Amino acid sequence: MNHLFITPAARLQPRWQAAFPQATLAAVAPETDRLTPPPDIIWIVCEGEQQPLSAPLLEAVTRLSAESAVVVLANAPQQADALQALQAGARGYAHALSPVATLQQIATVVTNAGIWVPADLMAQVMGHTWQALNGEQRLRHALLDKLTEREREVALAVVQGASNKQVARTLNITERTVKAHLTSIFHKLEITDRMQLILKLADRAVNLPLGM
Amino acid sequence: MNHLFITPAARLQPRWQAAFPQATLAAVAPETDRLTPPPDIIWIVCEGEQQPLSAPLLEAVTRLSAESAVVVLANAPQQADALQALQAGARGYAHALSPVATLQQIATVVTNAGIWVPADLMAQVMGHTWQALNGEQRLRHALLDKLTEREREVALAVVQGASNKQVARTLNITERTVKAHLTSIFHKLEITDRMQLILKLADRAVNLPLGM
DNA sequence: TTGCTGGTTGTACTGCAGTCCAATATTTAT
DNA sequence: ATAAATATTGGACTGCAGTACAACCAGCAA
Repeated sequence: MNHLFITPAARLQPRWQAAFPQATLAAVAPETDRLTPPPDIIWIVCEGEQQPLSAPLLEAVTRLSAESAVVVLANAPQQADALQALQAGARGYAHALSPVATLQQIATVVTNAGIWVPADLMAQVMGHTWQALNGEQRLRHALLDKLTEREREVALAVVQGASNKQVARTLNITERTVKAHLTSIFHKLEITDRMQLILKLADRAVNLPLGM
Repeated sequence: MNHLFITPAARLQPRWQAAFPQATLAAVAPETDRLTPPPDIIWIVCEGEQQPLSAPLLEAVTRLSAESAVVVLANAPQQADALQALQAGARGYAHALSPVATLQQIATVVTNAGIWVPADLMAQVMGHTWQALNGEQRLRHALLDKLTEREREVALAVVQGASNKQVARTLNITERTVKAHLTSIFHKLEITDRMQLILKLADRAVNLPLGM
């Protein structure tokens, strides 16, 4: 197994040395075609505190991940960085101070077509999708189930931004009929206008908290 | 290493026996405090076809995951079930017929504070979160950045369903002024009315494809 | 048969949304 | 210092949204 550590530090950390005795070291990311043979795993170490994953490092991940499995080691792990790294092609993201056993574990997983992700990130991401897939979608279904077939068609059209006239044309009915259906919809869902309908179905709380 | 399999079956499958010769078996989930010491890994086996992850099993996952690492093995794996299991605290989810090597691999990952997730689920989930965190949120920011401070305030209020009159009251300006800001907003974002504003900012494509 | 639900349409009315044409004051950039 | 951008408001106008009050028809259950 062929390991290459990329880090500005002068020497390999004892931890890494212990995990992979035959590991080599480089100060900066080398050209891809210079590596013959390409290492099995390239470990890229982020030292920074604020912005661990700098642009050049991200670029290195993208470039190197074509030939080798890339794992990013961060001194100050951040979930946003992890996602960015994985998006760029990294096969793993972990704390730089992970114990030897974990490092070896990561190596095994990564070389076996696996992806190694920190548990907390995984939990958050999983929770997120679970919410997205179930929470909101089930809510929407519960609401739509209160409506008749025709009302559902009208509601779905309106929720996509259609005007009464447009809905009328696509459903081949009068604008007046569309209004009738809408009035019924509003009553059933206990709302007052199409804007609230959009906010209920297209919903998802317009949150701009930024960052994760 | 201490393994406990929970399954309605009378005996351990040969596969499991081979992977963990010292594994024990239980028909139902035991009380947590009866287990001294708690097993390192508890494998919960789902036999059902339609609804593999029944409510009592989920409850067992939640309860047992406090003491031991819990891995759910499904005869008919489903992504929704996997999400639910992980949400409940499971540390892994895999096919019940996974080969011996994989089972052992799972055991190692799970005992090293890792989480084992099927590759396809991982791919879908990662893509989803990335979209949610970057794609849309950055889009929203890009849009909001085109607006002036005051316009942003108006836009954010409108996007939450406020009428012009309401916005006027909360910002202490005339309804006429709100209209002026809105006209400017519409031009800048190249839209025609407040509904499209909601769909652009609250966005997220009202998709009801159902199922995963 | 009768009653109920769902789908359809009509007329008339109220009110909000959005635009056009201005106008004024403040701030910022050149 | 002059121009440009931003914030503010007025009046008048068009048009869509939504409601009230009704009416007709088809299918279905009691």
